[in-house]
Amino acid sequence: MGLNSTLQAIAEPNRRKILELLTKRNLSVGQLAVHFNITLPSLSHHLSVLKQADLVSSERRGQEIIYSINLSVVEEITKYLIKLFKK
Amino acid sequence: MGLNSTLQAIAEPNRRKILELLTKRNLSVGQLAVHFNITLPSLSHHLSVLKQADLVSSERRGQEIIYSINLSVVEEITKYLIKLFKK
DNA sequence: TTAATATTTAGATAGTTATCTAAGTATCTA
DNA sequence: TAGATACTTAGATAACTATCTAAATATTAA
Repeated sequence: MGLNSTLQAIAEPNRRKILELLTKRNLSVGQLAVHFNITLPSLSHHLSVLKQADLVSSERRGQEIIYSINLSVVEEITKYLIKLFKK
Repeated sequence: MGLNSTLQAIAEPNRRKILELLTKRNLSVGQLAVHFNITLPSLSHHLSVLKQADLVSSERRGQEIIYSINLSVVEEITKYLIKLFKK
């Protein structure tokens, strides 16, 4: 939902770490969880923020939910910044 | 002071607007103020956040304080994002 | 259909922050 | 040096958010 929610989303370190992990491969919530020292509900909250910002997508596979990064939106922010510093 | 404070700084719309205005020309606080509907102390607060993130610099000129954008730091964020979405 | 596994939702709380008014500091001018 | 102008700092408050525990939902397996 726009540049604002995107930038707000990536302003949080745990959420950036999620994105960095998802650049390597798609991961379930449980697979993500082992990399963090926060509870599952907290992780779920961050995933929800990233999802609302359209930075990630999710898909259920059996009991698990697999998250993947939406690189086109990352690219969008990048373009905004490039525009900013090229003026 | 690092990527985190930089991203936190640009996550706020008024602060992005400040940066956008400063890409066109260096401006005093008063000159910036006419573009916003917040009080001078609030604007000053945002400038302070941007300054701590090293996104802007300031220099006194008589009674005025002139702010300028620090593009090298904007470029740093951009590089981080490019790296992120190129993986 | 009951139990186990995986994840989300609800509700509470503590910490952060954007905003304001009031007061302070710095510079210039008369 | 007194007053005006430009800006910042201090202190208070309301809104937001990251976190937690407890409970709910969805899927699979026994």
